[in-house]
Amino acid sequence: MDDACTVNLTVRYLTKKWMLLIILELYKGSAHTRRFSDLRDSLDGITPKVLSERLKELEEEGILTRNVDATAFPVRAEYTLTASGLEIVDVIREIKRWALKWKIENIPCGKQDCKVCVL
Amino acid sequence: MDDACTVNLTVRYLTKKWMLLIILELYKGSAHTRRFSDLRDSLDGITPKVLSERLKELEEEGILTRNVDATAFPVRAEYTLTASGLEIVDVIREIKRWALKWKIENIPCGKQDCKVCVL
DNA sequence: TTGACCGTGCACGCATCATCCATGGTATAC
DNA sequence: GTATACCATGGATGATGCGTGCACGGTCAA
Repeated sequence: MDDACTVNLTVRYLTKKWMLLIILELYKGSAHTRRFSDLRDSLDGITPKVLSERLKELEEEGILTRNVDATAFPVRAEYTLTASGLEIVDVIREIKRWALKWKIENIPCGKQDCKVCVL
Repeated sequence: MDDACTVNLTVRYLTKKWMLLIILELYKGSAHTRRFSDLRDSLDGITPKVLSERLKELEEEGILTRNVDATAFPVRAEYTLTASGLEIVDVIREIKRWALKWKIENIPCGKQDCKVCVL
């Protein structure tokens, strides 16, 4: 295993805590866009600090773009999945497919990560 | 996001450090089987302690089976992917496909995680 | 004026992981 | 027979990642 190989590196940051769940939340937003506080409220248990860090890392990797509307009331920061970010959802879909097949205790709950969710 | 949902839980342990890379190494072994010291040597940077912990977690999740040959010289512990474990490789394949498409600096290196690898 | 919301970033404490070492049993080297 | 190396595992101690709590500056509503 070569530390410089792209897939190895990709696994290392894509599997950082909250990464995939953040991408999934962005995917669920209209136009694949969500605001900071919206993400914070949707991802139960995430802290603003880590969310801020992760969004910055994802922007640096070209997985999302950050748009700040400074003219607005409280400043709005909006995050949108790029074309490459959209395709990471395929990875999450594969995880869901696996979980539904092998984790039979799964039940539909009407939320993002269940049988009836958008994936 | 419901903490009890299977996909959510699945993401949380599948994205723990070393998890996917361990599964990939097992997949590469003949009969999808590898010994402890073999895994330790292949996964550059992993510590024996964490490897031992991860293998235990993966066994508890039914992703691999553990076979100990106590009659052998130094005791051999062999780990083999189960049917469900084999299908997790599809997730890794999806990550590789994404990386090859969007991370153009990737180069073939003849090792597991490059264009010419087994995935 | 007061308070609430927004997105960030700091200081601090805990949980996870790395580093180093120890174990018991058996093979080979000398 | 003594020494040394390998094997898989687990404990003790540091380093790093992440959670907790708090504060900021700016603008709105009450």
